[in-house]
Amino acid sequence: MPIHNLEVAQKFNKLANLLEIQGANPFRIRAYRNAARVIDSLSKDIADMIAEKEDLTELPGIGEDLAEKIKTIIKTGELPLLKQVEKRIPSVLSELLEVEGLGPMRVKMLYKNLKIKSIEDLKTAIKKGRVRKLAGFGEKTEKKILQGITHRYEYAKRNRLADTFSIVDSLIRHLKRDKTVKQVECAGSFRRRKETVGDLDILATAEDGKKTVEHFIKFEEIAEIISRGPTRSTVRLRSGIQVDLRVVPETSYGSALLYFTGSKEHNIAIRKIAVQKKLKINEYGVFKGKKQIAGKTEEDVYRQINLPYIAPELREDRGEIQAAQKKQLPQLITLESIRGDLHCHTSATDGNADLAAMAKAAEELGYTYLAITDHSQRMSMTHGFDKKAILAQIKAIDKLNEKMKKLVILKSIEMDILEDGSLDLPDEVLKELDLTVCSIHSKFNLPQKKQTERLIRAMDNIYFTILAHPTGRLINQREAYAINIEQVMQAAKERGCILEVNAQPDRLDLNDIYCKMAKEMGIKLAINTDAHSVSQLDYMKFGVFQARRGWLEKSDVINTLPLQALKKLFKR
DNA sequence: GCCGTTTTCGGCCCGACTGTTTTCAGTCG
Repeated sequence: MPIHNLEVAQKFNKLANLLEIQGANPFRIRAYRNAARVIDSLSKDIADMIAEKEDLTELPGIGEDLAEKIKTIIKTGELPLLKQVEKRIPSVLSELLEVEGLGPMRVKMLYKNLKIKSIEDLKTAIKKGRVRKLAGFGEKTEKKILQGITHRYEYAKRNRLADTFSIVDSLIRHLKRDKTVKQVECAGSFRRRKETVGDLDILATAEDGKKTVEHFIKFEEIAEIISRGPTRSTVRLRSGIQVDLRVVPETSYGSALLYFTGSKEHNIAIRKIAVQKKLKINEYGVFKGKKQIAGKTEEDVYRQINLPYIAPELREDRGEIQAAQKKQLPQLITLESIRGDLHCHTSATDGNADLAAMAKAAEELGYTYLAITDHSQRMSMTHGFDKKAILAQIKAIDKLNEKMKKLVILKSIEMDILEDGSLDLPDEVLKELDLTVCSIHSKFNLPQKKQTERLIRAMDNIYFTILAHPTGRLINQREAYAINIEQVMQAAKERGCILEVNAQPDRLDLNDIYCKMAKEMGIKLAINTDAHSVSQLDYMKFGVFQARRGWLEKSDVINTLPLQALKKLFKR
């Protein structure tokens, strides 16, 4: 049974939590958390790295000790130190740290004095009024903890990025109604375009922060005001989303934006560089001694530590700072460079607009090509195409293409990959198409080896062009099916197959880490909407966001090419 | 526990708000 990166990361995180409750050296705790994060965002299985005798201490934040611990976990599935610590601090205490308002000190107090181990214990103790009697606790703290327990279940899920766009829009419009507010922007993971967003972090500049906060808390969607001070406030909206507002003077806007955009890890890394240069960076600016020397724009702040501007999507401390120092940052792809969409459906199968409507909409977006990719026969519930139906659609497209002025409709199909890796329609039909978009819609639970072989065998077919939603995951709903992603990518590279970045808000598949991995392996990608309606063609921006987070440039993405160059790529 | 243009020891990012205190610890981002 192979041990996955996630499990190694979870063990380190748990150990960090327990050590924190125990009162260990905070920097040692940070080292474990940092290692967990680094391992979790690796594009490669750490077990494979060990098998290939790679030096784990080359990884940032991994030294001799942690490298040994990782090897032990991979070999035995256990972390002896964690077992040892669990003897003194029950493992379940880790879960108490997830409650809003509870940190390591309070969890320790609750355990030592009241023997509280679980959330259930905690609820009972609060009901009996025992918690408020502890030193440092009071009635209000008790109430807050109780609320934290409720919120833990209600608001545990992070929101899909696309779902937060309209909320952010109404928040910003509300703040702008206050005429003393000058600049407003939503920072945080929203600005980094992370596929899911937890809290919303709003930054504003104004002369009088107190007045701005007063205006902010009048926002009609607010359910609860959690805190309010002269420069910041935290509220919870009726939708459950927490919003943090921060107000700073204009001279600090850049450094505050940087700080509030994060990621936390990116901030720590750049503040460290500042310390080396005898400077201090905080949300108010860059300081030399007590004197502010920069802070109005993000560019100013980066310049002070000899770095070029780093796009928000890259700010994860996953190598962007090192790349910036070497002047090797990618020129990230933009929405404007997309020339067409290579995956969409019509009402002939499960879409809700017909061929002409989809083509017209794509033309209005300024596209020069659009591939129509209705389902194949295996997808019977969508009225998937058999041989006769696809030949009829080819005819219809030929006819419509004669009338189109600026747009060429490409003939294609979303071909089901069957359990044995064969394709759902014979080659004699596939050769009539410009390209194929192939994907898995059944048998998600095959063992990893079989699922990997299934995909590779499908790619053996010379009419296979694009692997659509390559991992099959659905955000907050379904895990990816088990495949060896490195082997699949290697096979795609050898056969000249393209991988998709599917822009549907609940797919965003490939994810950011796999995008970067594909790019590093020299594989080309296509960003497609998989639109089932005219309006869904606008999902393209979400695909581009994910691609940017995956360091993709225009040259990595095939649907930035002019039609002639694109067609050459389709020929294998 | 990691790390090194202050290099094998001694540092490790920085500040706001709340509640329980009566000057600050704890938590959060």
